Amino acid sequence: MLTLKVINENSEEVIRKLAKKRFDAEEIINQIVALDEKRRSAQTLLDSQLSEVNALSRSIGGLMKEGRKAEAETARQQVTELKELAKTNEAGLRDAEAAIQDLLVTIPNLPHDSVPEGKSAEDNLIERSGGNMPQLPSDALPHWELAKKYDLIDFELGVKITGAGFPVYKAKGCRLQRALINFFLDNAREAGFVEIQPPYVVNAASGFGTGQLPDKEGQMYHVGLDDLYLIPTAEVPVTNLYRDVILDEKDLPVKNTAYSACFRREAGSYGKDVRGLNRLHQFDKVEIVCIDKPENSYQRLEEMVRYVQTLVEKLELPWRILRLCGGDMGFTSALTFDFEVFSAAQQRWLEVSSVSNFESYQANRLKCRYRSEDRKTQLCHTLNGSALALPRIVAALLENNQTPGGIKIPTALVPYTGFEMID
RNA sequence: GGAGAGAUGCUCGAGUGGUUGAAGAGGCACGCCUGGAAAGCGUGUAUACGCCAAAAGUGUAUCGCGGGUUCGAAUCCCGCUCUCUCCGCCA
Repeated sequence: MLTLKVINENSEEVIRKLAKKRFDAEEIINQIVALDEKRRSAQTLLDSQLSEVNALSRSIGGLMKEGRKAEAETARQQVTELKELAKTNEAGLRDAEAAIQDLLVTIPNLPHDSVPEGKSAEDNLIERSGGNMPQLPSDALPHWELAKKYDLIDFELGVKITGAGFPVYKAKGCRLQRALINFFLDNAREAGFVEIQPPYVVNAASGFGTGQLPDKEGQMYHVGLDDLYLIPTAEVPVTNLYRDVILDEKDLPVKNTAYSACFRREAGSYGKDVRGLNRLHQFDKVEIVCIDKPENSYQRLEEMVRYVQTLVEKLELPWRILRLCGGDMGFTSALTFDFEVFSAAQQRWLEVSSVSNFESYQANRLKCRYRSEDRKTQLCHTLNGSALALPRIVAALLENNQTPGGIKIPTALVPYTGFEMID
């Protein structure tokens, strides 16, 4: 969430920038500014009341010792009266704080100046692209047919034991999954990311820290008995490692990577978008997370984007990078680049990665700060990206590499799969 | 799951009602000392919010978390969470 400081000191700028995200902030910002004035005056009053209470209370001890009972009794009564006043005042203060908090969490992050105007995915800018478009025969099969033909993935079995969106991988399908996971993790390690194996369920505080709660709880699976949430991405547990932490400047940048299964309820999707591997309730992903000083975060973002690019290149997939427009960006992001690969039999671009700089928006929720050399603490910037999500990569690999003799595995992946062809 | 013990600052550790944001030790930073280092000596070393134009300063809150008793709580009471020990179960 945005800091009160930014909202108070630059309210005009905040309103102007949020318009790019198609968010009309004027009324809500004015409410917050007014509430904050109320909060501050209540705080000032409360502090002085409590200060007096403390002084009187201390004096009572002395008076009692000296046997000045009547004076002690007077002081005691004064304290009682003051505390009564302080109590109502404090209630007002807490109300104002809670109201501010409730409003703050409804305001999205400010988009970076380089974010293009636009209202939907059609307005995203193609940053750059690469790879060769495969030329498939007209009878080329979509990946769900290929998965069946070579017995790699069984969607019906998944429906039987769990439900739609929970595929069962089999034989070489499993080995391809494990190969991709290891391929991604090894590449990440070589690029300087330290691997984490996080829990797959998190508590509510973690969900709040990365922004899934309070608004998007419907998108996560909830384990009611224990009040825990299945993670929608490893971003949640990994970023929350740094919740309520003050890092030393010398610890920055933090660069972590983690493989995890990801669970998303994705209520409301249907049709061809969800066919086969295109959209699942459970899928595998390797995530990269960075935490850095504000002045370095955009350089870090560029580095992460370059890194993800090397992955799609090694996998020999046709790719493109989109700079998301204001209307298509996530709630918590300041700047997002999406990676898409072309799935040749479906004739569609599929999103396989999203790399974002959240600036201090997540860090403010997380209270993730760092101490600079002059002993000052300030909020870090957090970034993350998929590197990569498996299902759509698998879809594109199967479709683009199909031949009459089977599906050809990209050279870079063969050491991981242990086979060159799926046949 | 059952029984017991505990949770204090960067770390260890004292503290059972009255200037205790918190003794003492260690660590760390800076200074002095030294040819250099060690030792020694000195100083400093939490976070959040408020007041102040800002710094300096100052007020408030915080001794796992939340509530209560009291004029006053790290200290007493209640609830919760977590950790440790023993037992049970178990990949």
